[in-house]
Formats: sequence, C-alpha cells, structure tokens
Amino acid sequence: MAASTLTEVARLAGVSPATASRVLNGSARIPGKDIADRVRQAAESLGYIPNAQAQGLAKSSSGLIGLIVHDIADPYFAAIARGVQEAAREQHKMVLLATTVGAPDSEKEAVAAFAARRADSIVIAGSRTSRAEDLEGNTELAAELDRYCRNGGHVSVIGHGIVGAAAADGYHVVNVPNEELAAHLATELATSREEDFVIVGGPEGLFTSDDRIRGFQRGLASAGLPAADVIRTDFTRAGGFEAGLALAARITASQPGTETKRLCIFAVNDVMAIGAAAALRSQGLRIPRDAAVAGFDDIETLRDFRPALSTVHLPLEEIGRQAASRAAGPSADDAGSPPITGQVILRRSTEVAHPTSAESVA
Amino acid sequence: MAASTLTEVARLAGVSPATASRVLNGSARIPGKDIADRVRQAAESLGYIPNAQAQGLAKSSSGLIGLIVHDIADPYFAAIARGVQEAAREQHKMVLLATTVGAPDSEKEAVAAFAARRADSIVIAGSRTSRAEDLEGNTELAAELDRYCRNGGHVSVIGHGIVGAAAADGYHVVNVPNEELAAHLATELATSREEDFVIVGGPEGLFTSDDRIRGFQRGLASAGLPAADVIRTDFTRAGGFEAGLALAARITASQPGTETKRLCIFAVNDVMAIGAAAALRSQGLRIPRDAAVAGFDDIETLRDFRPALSTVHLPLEEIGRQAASRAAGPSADDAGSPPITGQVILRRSTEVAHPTSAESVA
DNA sequence: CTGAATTGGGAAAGCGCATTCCCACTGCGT
DNA sequence: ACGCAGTGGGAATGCGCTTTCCCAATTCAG
Repeated sequence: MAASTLTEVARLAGVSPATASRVLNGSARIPGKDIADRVRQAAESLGYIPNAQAQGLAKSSSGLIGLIVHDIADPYFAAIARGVQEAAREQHKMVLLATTVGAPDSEKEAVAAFAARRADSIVIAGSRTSRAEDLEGNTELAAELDRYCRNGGHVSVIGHGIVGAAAADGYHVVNVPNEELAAHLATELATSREEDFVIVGGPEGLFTSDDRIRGFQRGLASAGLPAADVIRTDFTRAGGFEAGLALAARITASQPGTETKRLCIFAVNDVMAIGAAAALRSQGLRIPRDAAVAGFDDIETLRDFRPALSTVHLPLEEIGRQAASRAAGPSADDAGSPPITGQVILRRSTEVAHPTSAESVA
Repeated sequence: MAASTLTEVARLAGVSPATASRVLNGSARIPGKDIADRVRQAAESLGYIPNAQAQGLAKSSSGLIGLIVHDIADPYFAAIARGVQEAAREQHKMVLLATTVGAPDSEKEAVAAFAARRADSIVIAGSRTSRAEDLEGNTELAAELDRYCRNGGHVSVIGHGIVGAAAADGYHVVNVPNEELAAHLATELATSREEDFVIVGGPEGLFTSDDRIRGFQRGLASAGLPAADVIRTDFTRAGGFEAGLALAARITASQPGTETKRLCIFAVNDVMAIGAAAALRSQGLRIPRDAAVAGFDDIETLRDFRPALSTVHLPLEEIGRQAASRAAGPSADDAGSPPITGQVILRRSTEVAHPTSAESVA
C-alpha cells in the first residue's frame, strides 16, 4: 500500500482534487465549511501525508534550507547549526545538511546538490579562504552560487563573503566583527602587563584567522606594544596542540632565572586554544602561571574547560539564526536583525600571576 | 532565467528528452557514444542541474535520509550526526535534520515531515522513554513510523526500539549494550575498593538511563557489593550539576574525621558526569581525592576535561554510520555490520587516592 | 538473400500536486 | 422579472523527469 494521494482523499470525500488541494493547504480560496470538513476527515482517515516533492515541483519551492559546515561535530558549527535549525523551525522549513572539510570544491558540490533539491536558501558557515590553491575552487563555487541566486535562490554566508562572488541580490553576508573584537581583546590583555604576546593562527589566507590576527596586532599596536610573533598552523585542535608544544619548549628554555616576561598566547579560535593549553599542560606547564592563553568564539565546550579560558564571546546560535532568516525573509527590513556583536571575556587563563611570594613581598 | 531543464538540454543536443535522461542519469540503456557526448556537452554548456524533486517524484525516492536528534549541539548527538553524514555521503544521499527536544510528539511530526519528503530512510537517535506521560506520544510515533515503513520507508533507531512499534520490516534497531557495559564498569570500579557508590540517573522511564542503572547495580551485586543509591534528575548537564550539589553537601557533611568511605559517583552519561564534577568543584571538593566520578559515552568533549573522566567508550560515529547504512542497504547481509561494542575506560577521576601521607606510611 | 532477432532512439503516459480557467449557481439591484 | 456581479466547485494543464512501449534501422543465421 503506497502512501495515499490527494486524489484518493478527494475521491473519498466526493470532491475534486482541486477542492481537496484547496482545503488541505492554505490556498487563497477556502471552500465551504461543510465540504472542507469532509475533506479533512477523509484525509485524516486515510492518513494522508502530502507529497512534498510533488508540491515542490508544482510550486517550485521546497521548504528546504541548506546548511554547509566543515564538520557538524565541531562545537562551533554545532552551535551555528542549532541556530539555523531554530530559524528553520520557525519558518516551517527543514534543514538539509552538508559537511565539507572546508574544501571549496566540495562546497561547490554541496551547493549544486542544494540547487538540485531546489532549496529555498543556503547558509554557508566556515571560514572563507583566499589561498592560491583554492582560487580555482573558489571561482567555481562563486559561479555555482551565482547561478543558484539567479535562479531565485538565497544565500547567506557567515563571516566573510565568498571570494569572487558577485553581489547578486539574494546574496547576504552575516558580518562578524572579527578584527574589531580581536583588537579589543588585545587591548584588554595589554592593560598593565608585561608579557610577550604570541599569536597562534590558522594557515595564511583563512579570512577568519587573518582578520583576528590583524585585529589583535592592531590592538597591541594601539597599546604601544610591539607586534606579536605569529605561528601558523592548522585551524584545529591538533594545530593548536602542535603550536603549544613549540611554545612550551620556548618557555621552558627561557625559564632558568632569566627575567623573561610571561608568554601570553592568543589562539585565533577556541579549539586551537584548547589544543595549545593541552600541549602546555602535557609539558608540565601551568596556566596562567607559566603562560596566559586566550581563544576566540566562546564555544560551549569552554564552560567546563579548566583553567577557564579567556576568549571573545560570539553569539553563535544567533549568528546561525540570523543567517537562516536573513536568507529566508522576503528581504524583510533588510536591517531587521541587529548586527552581530561580540564581547571580550577575561577568565582565569589570562589572570596575572598570583601576587604570592616574591612579588607580594617586594 | 530559471534553471534549465532536461528538455532544453535535449533540444540543444537534438535528441529526445528520453535520450537525454538516459545519458545524464545511470539508466539501464546507455545511448550511443556519439550521441551521449552531444548530450553531455549540451548539459555542460547549459549548466544543467537535474531537478531532484522531479526525479524523486518520477522514481518515488528522494536520496534523502532523515535524522532525528534531541539537540544537534550536544556532543553526543553531534558525533552520531557525523557518522550518519558520512554514511550518507557514501550513499550519495543528503541528510535532512530534525531536532526535537526528546518529545515524542515532536518526533512524530518530524517523521511525518520526512515521510512527506519521501526520505529513503530515517535514523532516530536519543533515548526512548516508557514514561506514562509519553505513552500517547509514543503510540502516535509508533503509528507514524509504522505507516512510513509500510510505504516502503526504512527506519533505524539507536539504542532501543520505539515503545509499541510493530516489528515491521524496514525497521531496525542498532543495539547498544548499555546494561552489559555499565555492569562491566561497575565491576571494574568495585575492584579492590572500599567506596560508597551512588548513581546519578535520568528520569525514570528513560531506557538508556534505566539500562545503565540496572547494569551498574548488577555489576555491583556480582562484586558482592550492596546496591547503590540512585538520584533521579534531568538527563542533562544541569541535572548532573544539581545532583552533584546534593552529593557535595553529603560529602562535606560526613567529612569530619569520621571514617567514611569515599564516594564513587556514576553518572549515566558524560554530560551529567561533567555537570556533577563541576558541582563538586564549585563546592571546593576535588576529584578524585574527595570523590570519584565516572560517566558514560566518552564524548569528544571529555578529551580536554580535567580531571580525566572514567567512562565507557561508545563508538558514537560508528553507531551513526551503522544506523544510516543499515537502513539504507537492501538489507545487505543483515549481519553485515558487526554489533556495537563499547569499552570501559578508567581514567584519573576514579583513581584511588594517592598513597601519600597517612596511607603510604601505615 | 530473406526473415527473425537485436539494437537504438522517440513518443507518450504518468508521478502527485497547484493553479488557471471555466461553468453553474446564487443573491442582489433597478 | 431580468441581468449582473459574486461565489463555489470542477476540468484541465503543467511542473521536470523517468520509464514503458513502440517503431525503424541494423545485424545475423539459415
């Protein structure tokens, strides 16, 4: 027994398919009360479930919203996904998920798949890149998106526009003030301290990473401090760990008596910061005693990470929600949603050393 | 300019739509090489993207696999989602996401929505419940699933079958040996210790929770120990925290000199364990010195949680993958995938007190 | 060299629904 | 009492694609 169709319902109710369609879906014309009840009852007794594919085909819209992330199990993306999901629920749409590992060509594929399914809108999360090796991929991705937009699709990308994407309408960017926030973090961290700053960043060309690095340096500069060293590594926990190992070596090497300043490590995202912290700990170093560490994003995982990590809070869920609704809304109040703002949060990981022993006496 | 259609491609290539369809999709009949090339080229130049809705309508299958979780940002579900996503990619399908907060009626809705979209299969994660207040919802959910299955859908639920679901074919359960593993954990923990055991469980009726509680008690019993107290609370971090607070009070109360055994707390999942640990810490208690804590699941978050939490490792990703492919496969080798197994992992949180001071001397 | 078995392409009938027309029927005004 | 706008339902068309069926052109056996 295949799923029952509208026609069957209509027949059972003794009306035409047209009428049945009108009562079961919000049509402009609402049939008479009595007949409507008959149809509804027939539908109920048949356990009728409208075929969304057919509906979509007929009205060319699918009630689908596509979400592209690097990795759904990454807390950063998971939080955004939650927001998108919420927005989708409000719009009575469903979320179609695609995970790419950040590879533009795989993102392009995802866009094509979404386009094939006639997704009403697409949300792309995950940092954009301007690396040379991604150039071709980016171009293709941009082309695919452009075509999607021209066919009436809506795209909203989180953080930074796609390189080479024309400013088609239906194309939105949810801006995240990475640079400003990083600058702010730097100035906060620079206050009344004497530390050497080091930045643990992602590969060159990753916008999110680059923006945060630039901002942080600017913050330091405005505080009258010299630019920080930058270690380039993977934009992952593993990358952070690796950098952390290198830094640990540097710290222990300079330890002996010499009056070196404490190291303050800024990792451009929280998972990297966690990795770095883990590396330091694995080398017997303690935070914040032997080094300060700060991250960025304020992912949920941080809640139970010790020492409590200083970071920049980003309303991840809200970002996801906004991306999803910005793309969906009939461009409703283009400035309808407030711009994304973050917040520097200083926690224990960057506290100044306890004024114990020597210092407190001195 | 709307997306180009198969017909347009066919016209441009000078063939019939039928032929175009045959070459652009894996049909049984493959047209001649020359003609195929013409078609492919036409498709390429037009940037043709097949309309998946129409395809689905025509062959009544959608290339969609529905995933139902409580909360996509929960690391437990996120890990499963990753597995499902991977399996989906292998099957060249896309994942449709639905988050319910564990409410059966909202799960029912999700199933209906998936059915409407003619999802090829549905994966349901998240503990089943047998609570009285969910009875009605469960029945409806079961009915909905049953209908979905009868219409050719495939369902696989993780952990424990839906209450009241008929054993329709197309209905699979990925079994997780919760009870056995919990028992195993208990015996491991019971070895050469003198501790009071306490179980922090979810609300009564949650199968996952109940199974683990039962298993743990059985393990204790087989080790000749008395049954542990059970604290019922929410199946969340907050629930764990609350219970942790209560336990902290109990510990500090009995602290003074009295020769009380150390408390060993088994939380039925990791997030609850984390909550409990956080609560203890907030009260100035230290793990494992003042109490031992163990969880279940081995979620990724644990990697960076200190003290390292003892737990039972579950191959979450594999579980998700298996659920997705079990449902998809043409029942291929019904025993094709190996049963899920877990592994007790003892870490620092349940170590016996350091044989320092008193004890080592004595 | 002819008839039968293939082969390869096209025509056409849906898949399940939305929607535009179109028609029969009311109720109103003058 | 007649015509008119207005109302409520049905017939038919099309969304874009798959697939069965059919027919012309080959090919091969006898």
